[in-house]
Parts: sequence; structure tokens; C-alpha cells
Amino acid sequence: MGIIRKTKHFQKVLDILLKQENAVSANYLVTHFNDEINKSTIYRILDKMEDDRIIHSFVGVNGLKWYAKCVKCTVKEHHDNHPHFQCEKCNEVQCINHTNNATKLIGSQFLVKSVLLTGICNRCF
Amino acid sequence: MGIIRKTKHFQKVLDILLKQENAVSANYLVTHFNDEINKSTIYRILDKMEDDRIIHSFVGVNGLKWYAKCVKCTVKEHHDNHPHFQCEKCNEVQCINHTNNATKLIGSQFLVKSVLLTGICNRCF
DNA sequence: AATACTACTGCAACCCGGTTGCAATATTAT
DNA sequence: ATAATATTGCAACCGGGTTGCAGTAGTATT
Repeated sequence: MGIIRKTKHFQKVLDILLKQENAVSANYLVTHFNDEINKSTIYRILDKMEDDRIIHSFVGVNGLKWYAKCVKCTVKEHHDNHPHFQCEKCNEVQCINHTNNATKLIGSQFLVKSVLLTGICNRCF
Repeated sequence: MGIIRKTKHFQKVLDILLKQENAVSANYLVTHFNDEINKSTIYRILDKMEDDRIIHSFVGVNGLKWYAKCVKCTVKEHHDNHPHFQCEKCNEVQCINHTNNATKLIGSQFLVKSVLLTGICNRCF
């Protein structure tokens, strides 16, 4: 159920996501492509990209959905379940993976106020 | 700007939150008190309780806001910035604090798929 | 290159969690 | 009891995200 046709819209959205080092909110893409791409189209493209493991998503501090490119994911499995850090002031999101040093983020430089882990609990497992 | 008058509505909402061991979603409270308390009233009560450090809040997997009672918070400072774990299947939220064993949660019993840290980044600090 | 098939898109309307302004009501201090 | 004002209900609104459907545009086949 992922991407089947390589359309112009798909390419444009992909370009933004690949260019960006960190995560991008769905809402940013909607306003960025305001006059160019309909918002339902953008949400549908993002869903399909996620199905194809081109990007991964998560929900940020304000309940907005964020997306970032996958680095080592295969079509079968998501390997990009690394932590994300979001600043409550500037709202910017950083992926904490091989390129970033997690211990540098947590502790001295950042004041971590909330940690949300998600997954499958042992009752549902 | 917190709670000033101890009203019946305030007491009813508080009772639910104190009774519950884990977190409760704002939306749950709204539907629970459907015919009894107006939803704007509930959201306003929750805001004030959070101001007074009676409860603390965070955003769950689906972007919904969750609340849980504070255990060791003072009016001046929130000490309940412990991690929360939310199951993606049953949506239940557990506070990972002194009563729960974090290492038991992470690892064997749970499959952790995403971790969101929030706070203030070094640029904004 | 023309055709047919169907994935993709735009539109408009909708959904739902949460917010807001305002008039009416209830709590508290006097 | 009264006055002052915090709280509430209501209705309308906001914004991120979804959906059904008809029209458009990729793609495979000829």
C-alpha cells in the first residue's frame, strides 16, 4: 500500500525530507506547499512514505506529527526507532542517533523535562 | 492562577485522578463526566490543577493529552518528570517512577518502539 | 503514439480534541 | 444577607488531520 507511482508531488515532498537533517512536521509541509499541493495529498504521501520505510514518524510535544528520513531501515523492518529530542521553546526536533551524541544531549546541555516511551506492553505482547 | 475555590466539579475530577494509579487522558474525563460536567470546565480544571502541581501532563502516542497525579511535587517545582510508557495497542499509560521498575519495563517485557525526550535545547537555554 | 487501466490528486465537507468569549451561577469574605 | 468575583455552561470556534468522490495523470500494453 506504499508509493506506486513516482509523481511530481511525491518528488517535491521527498526532496524536502531528504534535504533536512532533522525532523519536519506534517504541518510545516502543508503550509510550505500551500499553493502547490493540497493538504490531503501531503498527508497521503507521508502515509505512503512511512509504509515504504522512506520516513518514520512520531508525535511531538504539542500533539503534532513529525517525520524524518530513515537511514538504515529496510522495507521489512524499521530500524530508526532511535530517541527524538524536541525543544519546548523553539519546537525543533533532533534525531538522537549515530550522528548525534546522546549523552551530550541529555545532561549538561539540555534540560530534559519529559520522556515518553511507546511500544507494546507485556499484556498485549 | 491555580485552584482558588473548592467546587463540587473540582472534587469529582480530583477523586478520579487520585484513585487512578496511572495516567488518565483528558478525553477520558470528558466522556466520563459527559452529562455531568461541561468539557470546557474539565479542561479548565485540569489546567489549574497542573498550575498547582496537583497533577502533571504529557502528550501520548496519538497526540492526546494525559494527566496523572503528582507524588513529590512542590508548588515551586515539578519533580514528576519521570518517564511514561504508553502501549500502542491498549493505549494505557504507566508512570515509570519509584513504584515501577524501569529496567523491568524496558527490555524483556516491553518492546520499546519510540522514545521522545522534551526539554529546553542549548540554544534556547 | 494511442489506449485502457487505475493510482493519484483536489475539493469540500467532515471529525475530534481542545479553546474562547460571554452571560449566568455558585463560592467566599464581609 | 450582601457584594465581589471565581467558576460554569453554552455555543461557537480553531486547527490538525481524514474521507468520499469525481476528475486528472502515470504506467503498461498494444
